Amino acid sequence: MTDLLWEGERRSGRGPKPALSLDRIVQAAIAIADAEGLGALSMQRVATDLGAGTMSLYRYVPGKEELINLMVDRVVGDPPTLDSESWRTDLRTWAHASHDVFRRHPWSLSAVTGKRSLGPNETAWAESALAALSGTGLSPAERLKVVNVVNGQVRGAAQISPGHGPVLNIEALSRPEVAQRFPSLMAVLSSDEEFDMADVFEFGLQRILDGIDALLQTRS
Amino acid sequence: MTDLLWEGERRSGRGPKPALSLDRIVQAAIAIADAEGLGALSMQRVATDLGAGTMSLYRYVPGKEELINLMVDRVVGDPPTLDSESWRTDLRTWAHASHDVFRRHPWSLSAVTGKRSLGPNETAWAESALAALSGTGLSPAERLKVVNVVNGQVRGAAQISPGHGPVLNIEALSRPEVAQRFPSLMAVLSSDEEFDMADVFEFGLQRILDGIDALLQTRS
DNA sequence: AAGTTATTGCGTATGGCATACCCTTTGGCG
DNA sequence: CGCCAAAGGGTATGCCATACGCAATAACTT
Repeated sequence: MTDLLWEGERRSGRGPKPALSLDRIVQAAIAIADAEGLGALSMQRVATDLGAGTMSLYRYVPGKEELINLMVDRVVGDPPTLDSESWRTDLRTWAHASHDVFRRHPWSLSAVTGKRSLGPNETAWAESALAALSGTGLSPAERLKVVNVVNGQVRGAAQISPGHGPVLNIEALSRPEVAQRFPSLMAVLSSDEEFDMADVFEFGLQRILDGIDALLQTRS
Repeated sequence: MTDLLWEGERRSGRGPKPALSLDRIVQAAIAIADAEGLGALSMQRVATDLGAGTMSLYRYVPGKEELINLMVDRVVGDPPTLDSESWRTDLRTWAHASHDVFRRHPWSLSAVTGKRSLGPNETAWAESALAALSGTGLSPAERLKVVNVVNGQVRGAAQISPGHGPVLNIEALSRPEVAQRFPSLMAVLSSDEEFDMADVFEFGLQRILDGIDALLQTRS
């Protein structure tokens, strides 16, 4: 039944000594995805990197989908410790820590979109963000919604990070008859203002925290 | 040259009458993705549905990746008209319209994550959101950052929509020794409060708009 | 000590996939 | 009326996930 994610590897002593381990497989898979992206991840590739036959992997992992879930939960790791006594500081720490994960492992963003099962580490992250809001007087459902806004910002910022997100078609935009249809956009592009990606994230995060704060103010 | 997205179909009169068209192909592909998800989308499948040979598609589209870009830009369509005189109302309208697209075509969320090229429609959406902020006194870079926060919320909410996002492992969470590690989460799950998904989106959106408003207040 | 059996590694086979190549057919233009 | 650009699409290649089965292994049983 159930879940390698939650149960971990369980093998009873009978039979030959296993040459691999779930851990080694997951780690090798992560190394591939880190270096060459999810597109380069195949069972054959993982097996080759481990010096094993492709089908041997299936003695440890039921399939690729489950492997990716394991990779995500591994890469996500433990949530940061939040002990600042201030929900705002805690939530900010949480958001930055989560953002860091996506920056270090850009493939995880794609791995995390779509239907899938949450692992223990990811569940622990949810727990820690919710716990940070326990002193705020927000209702349980509100706390969840707050966590979701913050989480949206984390992923939103990760999604547009340079080299891993959408790019404007500069060639088309450089033709005047095209450019003229997007005046506000051109204004942004031609503004001299320096554009720091890290700041995109922090700016949005602060707006969100301000918005949450405003809600709390109306209640106190 | 380059981009079908921006140039559209161009074929010169010579040769046999084309049996298909870029439009019909994109539409058929969207129908498949809508009905069965991106996973069911293959060139062979699209061709079969159109009663054509697989390779014929390549007379119209350079490859699958470009096809998906075309699907996205088609599905995204024109941005809503924003004429309320209030940036807040406009941004809310924009956000809901965008959210609707993802609700109607859940596959588009995955299609939109990762490196890719923006089409004219998507660019027009960016333009329209930026234009809505023109009267606010925000700097060009700030306007872009604001749009990004809102966009993050749209996608964040779409990402957790039921049936298309992460699901908690209820089985694991129902074991006491596991549940006890996630007290705040359990509090949310066991709260009787009704939980409306549409409200997750609207709640977060309002917090964000409040936060933007707060910034504007400090400047006026 | 010998047999039993669960378990492992993994070769092979299957069926799907994107797409390169190339041949045949078509029909507007010269 | 013939030329040739462009369309249809069959075939081939090489990758992929994964089902199945077999031989080797080693703990447990007797």
